[in-house]
Amino acid sequence: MAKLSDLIEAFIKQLINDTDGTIEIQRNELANQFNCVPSQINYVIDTRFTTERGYYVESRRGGGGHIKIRRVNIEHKGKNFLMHIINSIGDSISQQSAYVFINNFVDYEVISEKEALMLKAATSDKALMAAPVEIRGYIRACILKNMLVSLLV
Amino acid sequence: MAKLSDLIEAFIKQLINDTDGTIEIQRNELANQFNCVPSQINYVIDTRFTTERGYYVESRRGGGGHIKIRRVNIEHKGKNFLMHIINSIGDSISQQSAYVFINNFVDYEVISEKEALMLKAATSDKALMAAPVEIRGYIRACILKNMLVSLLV
DNA sequence: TATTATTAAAGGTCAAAGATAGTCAAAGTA
DNA sequence: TACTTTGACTATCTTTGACCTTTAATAATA
Repeated sequence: MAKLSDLIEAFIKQLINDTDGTIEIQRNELANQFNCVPSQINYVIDTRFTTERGYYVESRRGGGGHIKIRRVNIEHKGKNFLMHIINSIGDSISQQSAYVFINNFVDYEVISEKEALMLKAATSDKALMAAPVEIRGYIRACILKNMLVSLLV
Repeated sequence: MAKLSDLIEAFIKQLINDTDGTIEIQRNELANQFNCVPSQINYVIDTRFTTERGYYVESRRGGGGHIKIRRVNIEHKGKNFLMHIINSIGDSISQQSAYVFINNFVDYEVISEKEALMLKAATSDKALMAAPVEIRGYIRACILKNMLVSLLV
């Protein structure tokens, strides 16, 4: 028996293919279709629809809540480059390293000056001041990847 | 009844667009149109048409009472407007509130869709996953302000 | 007529109930 | 060991309703 998570993954990918790259699902409904607990949907999303794999995920709780999954376009050569970078960023990264990446993107004309400014603003030590030093790098890496993927949308 | 509040919000915004920026509604009548309790109209107004988001709301009770919503005109002062918003953001903010702010910037054409997506990517719960829940709001507020300031450059 | 009391017609508040999604770690499996 | 499945508990957002306040219109009174 194929693993449930794989089936769910395939199902979601099919959905995305059937549309133009963006879908909106309801966690409970989907869990129901697959006869599994709702949190398994989170597991699938967390392990298969990551920024590293080129997906951008948003969600909302409460009445009318939903999970939105977008597959970004990585066909373009510049974009492909970004995808590689995203994959090469580890779980944690210093401000300095992040800035080096960002400056490189500008040099290679993958992003604009303005976008670079925004990226730096979001990943600076100053912006992350409220976070304990030990975890700043992790948060920064996550933010950086998320933003880069958003540029591919 | 999914996303009723969103429908009401959209309806009101449409009304505002159709006029010159000021509308006058009757709470009960509107609630009737949407088949909801009157207080839901308050909920929508309280969460989506606040001062910080660029709306000015007045109301009057009693016979002939009404709610007047005015969209603040910021055409001549995009940067001042941003500055004002930055100052109105507290030390901590939820993802939802941040997104409402961001969506409003787009409405007001203070930022582009692409910039909005970057802002959302950087301030989402997903991006801040690595941070303890208790301090996420603080980090988010800081990032948001920093990024907005970067847009002023 | 002018003033005051009453009533009806709005809108406001707040908290409980409902509807989703997220987290985390234990248990299961390959 | 690494990945998957479960479920109890948590966080967030929306909907609903009971009760409160304000104001205009009207009736009653001096």
